[in-house]
Amino acid sequence: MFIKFKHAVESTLKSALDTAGYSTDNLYIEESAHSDLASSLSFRLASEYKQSPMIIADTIASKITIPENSLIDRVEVAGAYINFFVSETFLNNTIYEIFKKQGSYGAGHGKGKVIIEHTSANPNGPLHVGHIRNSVIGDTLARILKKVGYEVEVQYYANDMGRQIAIVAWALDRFEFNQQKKTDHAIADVYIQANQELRDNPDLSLQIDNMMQKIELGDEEMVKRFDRATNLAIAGITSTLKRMNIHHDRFVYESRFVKGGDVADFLRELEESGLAETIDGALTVPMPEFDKDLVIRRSNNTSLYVTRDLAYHRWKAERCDRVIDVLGADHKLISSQLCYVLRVCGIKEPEIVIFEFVSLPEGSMSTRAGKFISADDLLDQVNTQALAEVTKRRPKTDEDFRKRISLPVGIGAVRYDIVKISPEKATTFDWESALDFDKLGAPFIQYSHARACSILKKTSGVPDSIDPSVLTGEAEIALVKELARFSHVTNAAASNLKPHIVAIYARKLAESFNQFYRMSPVLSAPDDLLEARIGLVECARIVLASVLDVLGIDAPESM
RNA sequence: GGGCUCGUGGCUUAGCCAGGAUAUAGCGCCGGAUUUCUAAUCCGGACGUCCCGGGUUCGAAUCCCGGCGAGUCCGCCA
Repeated sequence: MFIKFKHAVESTLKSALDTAGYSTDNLYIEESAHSDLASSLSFRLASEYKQSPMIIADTIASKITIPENSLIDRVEVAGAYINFFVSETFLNNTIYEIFKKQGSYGAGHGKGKVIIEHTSANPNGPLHVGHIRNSVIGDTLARILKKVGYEVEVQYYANDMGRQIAIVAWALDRFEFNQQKKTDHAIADVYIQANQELRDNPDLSLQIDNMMQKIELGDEEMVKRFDRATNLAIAGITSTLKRMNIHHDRFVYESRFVKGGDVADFLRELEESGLAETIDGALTVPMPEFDKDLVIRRSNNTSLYVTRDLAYHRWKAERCDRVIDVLGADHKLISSQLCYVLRVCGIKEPEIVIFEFVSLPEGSMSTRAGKFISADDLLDQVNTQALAEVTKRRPKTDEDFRKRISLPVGIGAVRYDIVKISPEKATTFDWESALDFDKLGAPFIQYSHARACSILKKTSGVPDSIDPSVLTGEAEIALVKELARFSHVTNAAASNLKPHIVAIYARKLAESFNQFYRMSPVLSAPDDLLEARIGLVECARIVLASVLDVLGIDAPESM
């Protein structure tokens, strides 16, 4: 409804501008603390028309006519600002729309198919607290895009033939594989040992080179060894992701682009078109925009990560309308080189979402060096802490209840803490903050939802529709206005690919609901207000559940 | 050395792309509200050179230039 209000403000302002004889290509409409929407365009017109901005604002405002039943209630001039306020119609329509659309309230006009790739961690160990920043951002984006109407396919691009996997495969023959451990953790153990060994005896790396050659040629024995390594790691990674409500529709193994000939085709086309040339025996794409050219085939004829990635991106581009990649900041250069090649080949480029690194207080993480905190460790500890928190707050409930509630509370807390931070901010992992349940995070939002459910459970039923016009309390109106912003937020998050704005909205919505809860008693409300307030609680419940769903966070009905 | 990103109260952070009204919120700190629809709540208070210096503008946290600091990348690794 907020979007419709904005459109109404735009057209109203535009026609007033025409009537007053001004013209501009930008209406400078912004959200404001002083009104529901404000325009500061009088300032801009002032120099052009050699008039005082206050006079311009007054002139424009005097030409504004608001039709009957408009979403705009009134217009006020404050200094040079023109302030617009929502009408009762706006508030009523918001409630009607939520009742009508229920869980699909907040959908947008996204059209077409999106392939979004996220996580895609190398299968050489478990996911760590850095990888899951990728997973949470990617999964939330996928949910946002679905919410606004896109058909979304989520992919994990699994590197099953790179040098690091060769090292894992080599390590599995050389070191003992711990059968007791979760498979991805056991893979990390042998991988770390292998890297130590390779550091101590650099000559051994010839064995790795040899394996790389064989896998490129499709040597059957070698394919088996690489597959075993990859599958053990991916199985563990998948189960960690499942714990966090994260699902991939498809795992795409990079080896398929070598086996299927896509890589060879792409290389041949690049060579024949003259876009790539052989330098020192290696096929290279000149990159005048960058400091450095890009090697796409080694002098020993093997392909590189970026070569396979090019084939993968062409494959994706042929299968959807938008390609989105969620990548760590270390991929900035290589991904822009990849885009450069795709661009000169006339292939649709991916939209790339970059997130900055998560480090430990003692420095950056490294799977190879064994310096990392695994996602499983984090989830275990957070769940333990969540159980303690539920026990502290609901001591009279049975253990079954406490365990059942602590799970979504813990997972929600982890997801929210990650997604609330803007991706371009580098972060340092901190146990104390990760295990802090007193701050305003997912549990705060889940709690608001549980409160709404609790009220509804005590009523004799939710009405099919209500008369919202009796909801005139300050907190009630503020809550309805917040509910009205939902689709505006999801659409903005989708078009800017910024999931954190949904997280911030969810917190604000929960705050609005809590204020309403405090100020407007529902069950003991006078008869003329009772039904309307129950209806408003139902609307809040619907939108709180929806926004939590978009964030991939479960919404318990009691906690 | 070059590229990219970040720098906002003690700590974490929104706003920056599309410049505007008292700079957002959380943690922590101080004080208040509970015979309740679940207090994982609500209300109030203290805490700021928006890294520094120039510039553009009627107006700069936001745009431009120059510094400083942090992270990251600059492999025929992935």
